[in-house]
This record gives sequence, C-alpha cells and structure tokens, in this order.
Amino acid sequence: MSSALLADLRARGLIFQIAGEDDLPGWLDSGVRTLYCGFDPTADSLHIGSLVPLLMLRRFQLAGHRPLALVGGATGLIGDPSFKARERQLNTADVIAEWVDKIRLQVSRFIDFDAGPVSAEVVNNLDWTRDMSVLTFLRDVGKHFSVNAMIQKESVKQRIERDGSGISFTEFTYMILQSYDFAELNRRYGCGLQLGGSDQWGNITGGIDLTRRMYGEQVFGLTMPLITKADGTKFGKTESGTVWLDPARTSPYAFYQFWLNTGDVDVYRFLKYFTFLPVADIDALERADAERQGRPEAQAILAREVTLLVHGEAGVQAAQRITEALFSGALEQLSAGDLAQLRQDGLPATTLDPDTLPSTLTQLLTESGMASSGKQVKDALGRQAVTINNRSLGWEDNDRIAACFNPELALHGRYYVTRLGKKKYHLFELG
RNA sequence: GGAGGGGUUCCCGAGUGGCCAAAGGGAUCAGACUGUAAAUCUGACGCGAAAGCUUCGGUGGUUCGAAUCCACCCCCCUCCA
Repeated sequence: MSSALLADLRARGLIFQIAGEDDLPGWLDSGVRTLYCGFDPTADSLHIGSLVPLLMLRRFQLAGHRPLALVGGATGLIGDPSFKARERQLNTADVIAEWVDKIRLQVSRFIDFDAGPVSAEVVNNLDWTRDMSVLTFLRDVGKHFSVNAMIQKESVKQRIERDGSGISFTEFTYMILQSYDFAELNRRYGCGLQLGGSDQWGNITGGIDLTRRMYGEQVFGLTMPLITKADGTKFGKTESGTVWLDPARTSPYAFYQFWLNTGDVDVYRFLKYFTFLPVADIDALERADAERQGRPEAQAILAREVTLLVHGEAGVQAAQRITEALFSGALEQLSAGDLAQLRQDGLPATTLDPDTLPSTLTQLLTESGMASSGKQVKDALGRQAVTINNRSLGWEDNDRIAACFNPELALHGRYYVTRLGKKKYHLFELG
C-alpha cells in the first residue's frame, strides 16, 4: 500500500530526493509509520509555498501513516540560512510565540487529529530546546557535528564562499537545531521520516546522521521539488505580493483568482502537486483540453480544488460568486444583496463619504489600494482602462470625480463596481 | 588592531563634478492580440493632477552646481594579526 504511495508521489513529480531510498518502501509497507515536516514561523501566516509539504503530510496520512506537524518555535528564533542570500533579521521571542500560535491553527486544517492510530499531532520544538543548557547542547549534540562537514553543505556554501555576505554563528547553528528535532522526535514518537522542500536536504540529512549517532536508528528523508513556473518567474507571488493561506491576508476570492490565472504550461503539473485528483484523471483532462478549441478547463478545476482545501466549500462559493459576477460583466443583474455579499466575501471595497471625496481619481484609486501610484492610474485612464459600473473613463475624468460617482450612476443607489485594467476590481459604496 | 574591496531607485547592475530622477537587464503595471493564458509588440515604471518636491549608507564640508570631490561616522565582505 505504501509503495503505492511512493509510486503515486513519483508520478506527481513530488519526489526530489530520498535519503535511504532502498529501505524506505519496505519500512513504509511494514506498518503505521510516524513522519514529520517542520514549518518555521517567519510570519503570522503560512503562504502557498508551504502548501506542498502540508498536503504531503495529508497524503501520507491518507496512506495510513501518522503525520506530525512541527511548528518551529525554536528554529524560528534562529532563522534558516539554507540557500538564503543574506542573514535575516531576528524577531523577538514574543512575536515568534504569537506566530507559532497562528501557524499551529493553520497547519491543523490539513491533517486529521481524530484518526485512531494515524491521528496527527502538532509539536513545537521549543518544548525540547527551551530548557536545554548551552553546555548540554554543545556536549551532547554539538559534538556529533563536524564543522568541516557543515561548511561543505551546499545550502550554506554560498554564504561561506560568496563575497558580500557572510553567515553568523547563529544561523550556522540552525542545522544542528533542526537535526536535533529529528533525533528528538525519533526518541519521543518513533518518528522515522522527515519531509521538506528540496532546500531542506542538508538539514534533513543532518538529522538523519544525528539520529543514527545518538540512538543508532536508521531514519529517512524525502524532499519535494521547488515549485517553479515555466516562464522562470517566482511561483507564489502576484502584483499584490505573497499569496497567503490566511483569508485575512489573501481573501478566498484573490486566492481563487491566483490559481485561475495559472498558465497552460504549468497547470497540469500544479494539479498534480496541489490536488488529490488521481494522476490518470489529470492526464485525461490534459488530453481533453488539448483537443478543445480555446480556453482549457484545467485552471478552473485547479482553482476550485485548492481553494476548497484551504478555504473550504464556503470559500469556494464566495470566490466563484464574485468571479462570475465581475467577469461576466453583467453588473446590472446583481441585486443589492449580491453586492453587499461580494463585499463580505472578500472583494476589495471602500466606503465613500460623498462630502469628503478626494479631488482626483488618481488619489482615490491609489488610496483605496487599486493602484500603487497615481502614475499607474494616469496611464490606465489614458488608455480607457478604468471603468465604473462598466462606464469607461478617460484622463479628462480625473478631476471630475463627483460626476463619476454621481448617485444616479450608482447601482442600487449606492454601489460602484470599479475596474482598473482587466482584472483589478474594487467596490465603492456610498456611506 | 592592520591592509584591501564595497554600500546607487523593488532586485541585479552602470554611472566617477553639470547633458542624472540617474544607462541596461529583470520584476511589476497598463494597452493591442487572446482564453481573466503563453509568446510578441507598445507605453509606464521615486512622489505629485500640475507647479513642483524628495533620492544614490549617514552627517557635515568644498563648489555657481555633487551619486560623483573632501572629512568624519555607520554597516558589509576578503585577507592578515
């Protein structure tokens, strides 16, 4: 059964490297195994970069194993230098503790805590490092590490060799801390497999070595590939920044839109990475899309599936409702209730006070967050790329803001659906 | 502590007294073409509606004029002790 899991993961392209490759299938097949993946609190929310590992834990759980999600209350205090170009700024312990709590909750929605012998658990590495003394650490843990080997690790090599940026002892030590996590989880839970992104290879093998040295146990490591886009730009970023899992940071609508905008070249690969749809189905979809004229179906399925995983059915409903209303262009068909709902569902919105309107559109649209500078608005206006309730505006309308928001033009007397470019929507509502 | 190299607009990276709001590339935004795609082409890209205002690690100084010269300071890197 578990060998089947590995085969599926391989078919999905989710396996980058395996440590202990020959013995891993047998180990997995011979019973319920405990595995873990760590998530460091570098912000108060995870972003979609953590999605692959989170779903990975779930894949293992569905295959009959027990996942541990480690939240790095301790490692988050230090900062992982792996493949980072420069030293990072430390955050205070209070801040990290706060983030740990939030991330613990976030992580929890992806794994099942009530699944009998394979029930998941969230652990925090601060629990076993907080009270450890420096001397104990140096004597019992540090002694197992060779600095000669550590500086050879690819993940820190650049930092050690490269001109213009070095590495502090603090960050250099990160690997030892994470390695100790693996050993400790092995001791406490019998945990025998660590998952991580491909950038974690060095840290994972460090943990494997330490576990062997401290407890004589053979443990395994598995890394997932870095998610890339075919055009070479960074995955997981949009014009408005990182795509977060927290709906307060990235609304389900924005989240849905992110996936809907996936390029054709990437979408089938992403379906394999980010959904639980069978590989055969995804391949069939790809063939069907190839024969179809025009727009493929894959993006809509991807957007639906991933939004469902992260934001639930209600999130999908909201996202689709907004998408349909806006992109069909049939604004006049929306009832007042629909518009109020859109706002509640996460469509960016601003309440306008007719008496204190700014004097220009550039100002209003910048302040509302639709554009990052007046120049952009100016450019868009000059190209007829701004519309209010489907009425196109030009540069000459910039200072005729009262006319643009004339109550007679409002939907249901108070709503203005404003669009900048093809995809950026904002709802203005008279207060 | 000593010697050397370096800190430029989101990123990389030119610029070494005026023609510099600062080349070029990337990223980003908008338009055309489309399928809310890709590729391509076009425009924008410090802030500002404009007048104009504020930038080149920091603070002072030289000069009619400084990212460019000088002084001091801060930070980073390399080598030596």
